[in-house]
Amino acid sequence: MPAAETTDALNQRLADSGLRSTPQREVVYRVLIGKRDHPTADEVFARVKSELPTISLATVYNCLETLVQCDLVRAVNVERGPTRYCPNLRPHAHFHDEKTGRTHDIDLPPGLLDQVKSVLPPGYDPTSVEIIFRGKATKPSS
Amino acid sequence: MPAAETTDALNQRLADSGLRSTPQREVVYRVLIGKRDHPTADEVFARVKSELPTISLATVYNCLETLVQCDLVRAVNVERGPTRYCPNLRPHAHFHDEKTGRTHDIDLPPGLLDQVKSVLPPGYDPTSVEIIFRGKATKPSS
DNA sequence: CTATATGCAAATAGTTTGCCTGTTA
DNA sequence: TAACAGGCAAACTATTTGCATATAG
Repeated sequence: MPAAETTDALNQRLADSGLRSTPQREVVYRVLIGKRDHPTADEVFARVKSELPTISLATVYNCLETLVQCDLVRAVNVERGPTRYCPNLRPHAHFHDEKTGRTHDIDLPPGLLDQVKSVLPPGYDPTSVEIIFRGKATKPSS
Repeated sequence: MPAAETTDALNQRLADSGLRSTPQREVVYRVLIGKRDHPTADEVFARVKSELPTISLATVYNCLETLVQCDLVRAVNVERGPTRYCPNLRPHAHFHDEKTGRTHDIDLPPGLLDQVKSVLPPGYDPTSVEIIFRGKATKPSS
């Protein structure tokens, strides 16, 4: 995916929400897309600084929150501790490797989320479903 | 369930893990069992204090962590913010009502968790699966 | 031009730690 | 009577806020 394309997608979403395009938002988003290892705000901050040395941590928090509002990024809390950010828009679950502390994306087959939702009694109207596995991954990485 | 019974269960688990039975651990556990509304550590602290006025917040954190280690209680992070505690040992999911901020337990049919686990590619060995729904609940409560 | 976003520093919330004292088995 | 647990205060981490300045549309 060319850089221009993801930037266009971002600008589109920002415009749709009446928000402005800024260099900070663009770089934060590109950093997330570029390395999808579920970084914390601090980690995003470190990566963005190399490209935008004057950015502040507070701005990184603001940009991340903006991206979450635009539905371009999901905030993930697999464990107590800092929130992590995930730009994967496909329906997927998370596998938290308790050995390494890393979180892997697990693609879900079509229909699985609907199947899971079907366990809800009437009166519960879900807008989202999150599935988190925890355990050991013997797979190399992701 | 009589109080003595849950205390016995607690003492059993503590003994199994080589841990001691203390009044603080008992009261923290009984408070969780008594009102299963997924309280935060602070909320547990407030409830326990009425029975054990000299308990400290640090001890409440310690007791909760102990109960989690003994598998009598699950720590739950449905949203950014304080960890919440759940003494429900049945296989269940959580429904987080975004209107009220409350979390409801949703019992799961037998086999559902295995079915969900079956989406994992080889190499992923889960010890637990967590399912979190978010949305609106029109149901009265729980 | 002006509403919105950034940068900085201080404030806050949640949790953990160190250390000394008390209690349990 | 040891090893373990509790109490207290301070430290720490993650995040939010207030406010002055800069910038995008």
